[in-house]
Amino acid sequence: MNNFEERVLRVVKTISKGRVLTYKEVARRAGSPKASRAVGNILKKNYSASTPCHRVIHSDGTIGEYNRGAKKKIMMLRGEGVKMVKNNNGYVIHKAE
DNA sequence: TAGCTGACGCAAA
DNA sequence: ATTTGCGCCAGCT
Repeated sequence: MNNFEERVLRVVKTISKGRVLTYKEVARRAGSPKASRAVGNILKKNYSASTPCHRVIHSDGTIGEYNRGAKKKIMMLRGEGVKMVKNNNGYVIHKAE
């Protein structure tokens, strides 16, 4: 439970439907603001649908990678009502500037 | 045990 | 504003 992995998973499970959280935020909540990379590694290792790992995105608003493929991740987010816009590079979370 | 990799982030050019 | 490089933490080989 005290493991970083457990904490990260716990935080991700906290994310509500239609809401997204950045790796940075997750890492910060987990207690290691600089461990954004480690967070990604853990999420990738966790294939359980119990954890909405698809709701974790980059701090820039970009979708990032996903164990099932970024495409799938985008589709899932869209299905949850997350507004996104198509960019030259792919999809990004619709965010007011 | 030591080194490399990676679902990232930020700073500098 | 965009592109490139470096840093960071935890896990895996």
